[in-house]
Amino acid sequence: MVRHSRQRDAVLANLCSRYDHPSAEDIYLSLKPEMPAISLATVYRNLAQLESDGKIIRIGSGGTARYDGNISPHYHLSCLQCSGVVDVFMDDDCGICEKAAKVFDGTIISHSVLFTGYCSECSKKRG
Amino acid sequence: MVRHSRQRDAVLANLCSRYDHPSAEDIYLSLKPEMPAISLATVYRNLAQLESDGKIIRIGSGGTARYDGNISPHYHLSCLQCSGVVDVFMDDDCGICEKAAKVFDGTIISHSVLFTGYCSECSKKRG
DNA sequence: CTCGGTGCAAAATATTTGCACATTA
DNA sequence: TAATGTGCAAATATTTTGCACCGAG
Repeated sequence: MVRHSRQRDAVLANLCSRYDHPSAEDIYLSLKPEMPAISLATVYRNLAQLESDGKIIRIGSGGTARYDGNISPHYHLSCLQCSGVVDVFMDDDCGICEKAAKVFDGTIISHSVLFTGYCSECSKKRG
Repeated sequence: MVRHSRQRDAVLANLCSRYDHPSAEDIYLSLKPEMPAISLATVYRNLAQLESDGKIIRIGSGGTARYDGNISPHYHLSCLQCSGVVDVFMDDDCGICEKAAKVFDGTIISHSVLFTGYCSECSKKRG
């Protein structure tokens, strides 16, 4: 049985209100002012819970895990210059799961795509 | 200037000879018998070097990084049951980079796809 | 000979866990 | 009140770094 908790609500609300795909620590630091007693362990525990409930997405962008409160299907790009992760929305996902299902001898449930390159701002700076 | 080293050759050879997408420590343990003095730090340093040389691929499958010596374009699936990572070869990548380039206001260099589901063996076991 | 590479140990990160206490249903 | 959640500190990974020595070119 999953109960309500102020901390979990706060973690989810914080994540859904921002678009920078924060790490657990980013969220922790962001919540600290309004909730001084919250601990990093609680943030980790709640992120894991929310993820397994399908309410948030974990982006395994290499080292530190980052999270996304937007669970509508979309992809991400990890910027080689600023190390940020930005959204890539595609109207058409190319039916990639269906195509993979035809050639893969197992069960495909979902997929994630991580592009590598430069985000809009860094792209402009680089000319 | 990059020099030759027995250790780097061994790391690359080990990675290319297996298809289980090992972690740095897996490789370290696998090399230990034939090269008792090798250190885990050296494996990490060489994996980073080989990756930036484009000779191997790092798979950010969540927590621990895993590596792949097969640099031909292909995708991966992370098995929810056995936690293994297996290859998913697709003849047609759906032109996903091109499609993304049309809607994304930045620069896309490459992409990786990680499917989630059950590998062939675990799929069969689950019926 | 001169740098890059290595091994080792220690440091830096990132995440998880045990436990006593607080909180929710 | 029964069970889940929390805070704190300690334990676990996981990966990186400083440094003296080794080895390839």
